[in-house]
Amino acid sequence: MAATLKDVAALAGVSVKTVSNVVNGYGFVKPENRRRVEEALATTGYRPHLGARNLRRGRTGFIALVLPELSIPYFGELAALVITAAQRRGWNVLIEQTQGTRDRERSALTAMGPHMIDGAILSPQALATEDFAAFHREVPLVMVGEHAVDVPIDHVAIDNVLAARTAVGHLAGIGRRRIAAIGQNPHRGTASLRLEGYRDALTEAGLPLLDDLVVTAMEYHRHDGAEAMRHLLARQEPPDAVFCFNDLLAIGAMRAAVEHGLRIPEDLAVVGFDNTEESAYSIPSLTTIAPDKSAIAEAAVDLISRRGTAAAEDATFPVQDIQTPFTLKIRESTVARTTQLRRRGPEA
Amino acid sequence: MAATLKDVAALAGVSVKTVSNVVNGYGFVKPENRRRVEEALATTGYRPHLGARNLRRGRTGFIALVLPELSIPYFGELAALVITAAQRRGWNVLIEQTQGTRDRERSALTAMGPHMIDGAILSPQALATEDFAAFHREVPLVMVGEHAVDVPIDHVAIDNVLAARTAVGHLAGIGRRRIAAIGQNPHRGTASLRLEGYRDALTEAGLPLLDDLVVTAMEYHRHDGAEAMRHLLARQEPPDAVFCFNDLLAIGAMRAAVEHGLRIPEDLAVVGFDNTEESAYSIPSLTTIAPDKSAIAEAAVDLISRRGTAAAEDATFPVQDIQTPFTLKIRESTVARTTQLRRRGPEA
DNA sequence: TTGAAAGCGCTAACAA
DNA sequence: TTGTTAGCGCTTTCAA
Repeated sequence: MAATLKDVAALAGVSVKTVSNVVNGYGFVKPENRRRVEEALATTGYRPHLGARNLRRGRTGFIALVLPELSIPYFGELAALVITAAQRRGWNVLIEQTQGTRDRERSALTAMGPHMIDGAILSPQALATEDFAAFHREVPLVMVGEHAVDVPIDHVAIDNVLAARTAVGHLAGIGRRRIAAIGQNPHRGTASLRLEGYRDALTEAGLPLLDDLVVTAMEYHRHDGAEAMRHLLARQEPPDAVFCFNDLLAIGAMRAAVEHGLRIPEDLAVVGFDNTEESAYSIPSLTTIAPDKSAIAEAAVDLISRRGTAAAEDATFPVQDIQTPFTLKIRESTVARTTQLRRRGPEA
Repeated sequence: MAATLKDVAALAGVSVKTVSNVVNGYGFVKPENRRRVEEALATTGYRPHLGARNLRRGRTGFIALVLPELSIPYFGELAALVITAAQRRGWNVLIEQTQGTRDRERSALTAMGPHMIDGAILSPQALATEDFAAFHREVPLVMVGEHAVDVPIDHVAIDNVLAARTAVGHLAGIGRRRIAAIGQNPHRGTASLRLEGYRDALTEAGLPLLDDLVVTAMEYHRHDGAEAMRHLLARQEPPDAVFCFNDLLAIGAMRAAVEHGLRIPEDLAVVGFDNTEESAYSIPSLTTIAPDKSAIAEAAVDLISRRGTAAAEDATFPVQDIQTPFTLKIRESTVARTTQLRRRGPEA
């Protein structure tokens, strides 16, 4: 059996308080006692029971990370970074997968319960404003990506409008005239923002806005991108470029285009969004918006931490809306590599 | 403040025991009392404090999943499935990332502590036999993939030798004569097994074993595959096929080959291992060994569960070594698609 | 500086 | 059928 504080105290011939003091580095302990306690600690191989400690301290040591699914590369990469950031602050991360359904997103919020976690980071897909009513105020909450407009909740994201405008501006800049967009979705706030940026860029470039070239995607998987692309290719006048609202859609779109016999980027230029690791190695490699994922993870965990502290101090700490930086990675799907192809691998 | 059992009892005018009975569905409760308790439960919005419950029950409600990194597609996909399987048995999953280093793998085992978790599933990369000494027997442990030979620990994996033999047999079957292998690694048991299968297949096909065509990879990222491929292409007589020990290596290898001006599969056929989602959409799509990841996740969680129960019953439950099924997905990287290219997307 | 003891929220043995 | 109560392992007040 694992040793308890009591066992250690008995072995060292002191009280549990003394052992606790040694373990936690509190107060002054008589050198002789300290020595004996440390010895007892070593021989018993004592390890504190975190559950009991947290029960007593009224903190749990956990934060929840609520996301659609870990097997989606963007979320896998984000989760890896969140876990690392959380660990630095002494938190373990509980991951809850929702498949992006409203039901499961809501139940994740309630099921975790306030006892279970010190805070939650969520990347919702379908959650509506009213769903927050029940949960809000129990523990610090921060939204990553999507933003529930009407609820005062901390939020971390890149400037989606600007990012989309940058991506589409790049396509216009390399001379594309019929630029399509894949990923419109009435239920996703970020989709509207990206669409807005797309439109801004077209207008800026003096290109017409053709509704025909905007394709909706209910889900953002590779499959959906391929399907959307096939629709576009069936048009009378197909596009000469396409801006996809995430990398998976772009990968699927490229696949469908190539199956259709098109050359990328000559016949069709493609831009993605997320800069998942996959995008740097795809053939052709994918031009994409690269959000600073570390910055997102760091900011989210930091907000949980600060709001937790702020609550304790009863300070009023205004709702935060943090914008993290991004860049545009220009790769082969928009600008063919001619020379130097043989010598260099894709940039990271 | 969140309501406790006591609050509910007070409100309903009964004892905590009665409330507990209702909450846990134990025993018989007088209908009248049940009604009042349920009402009190609803008005207070009572939610059990899982930490306290587990402290009392002597279980933690957590299992650990120790893996190199969540951003690696195979592990992201596996983690998604493990979490789902664990949830069905009432467990939350704590993910520990080790970057595949022995140090962090070891510390994951000890840091989690026996109090924190009811069991652990690990997918080690560098852990040595002696590292298990300290941890073993504290909680149920199951290894996924790599296998520590000398330690009696439950293990779940596919038949790596057979899988590799199948993959390489396929390459020989389509007429390839100079079949290379990327991924040899003295520290990985699975690498040796896959190499063994590779050799078996060559022998079976009457092909010579050329040491020249076996390339070591310390890491299994896309980058390493590209680098290994460049080495192979620098050989006097380059290979006409390559078997990569995972999909990422294969993706990298394809990239390097294409940059070198080769056509896949005409000049070079490529086979991967893992069937990550990416492999079905890469261009060309990747022929790969497809382990049944659900079966792996399910078996691993099941073993934790059974061994936990077995310990309680003091039954002797022999160490398990479970082999899960796999298939070979034949795709464009070995067999060019000629017709029907236009109509169908890649199969899943 | 250390000890005794209460109590975090819950479960379960025992009593009523 | 329900109530009382001890105690899971820990922290922490209060007293010594």
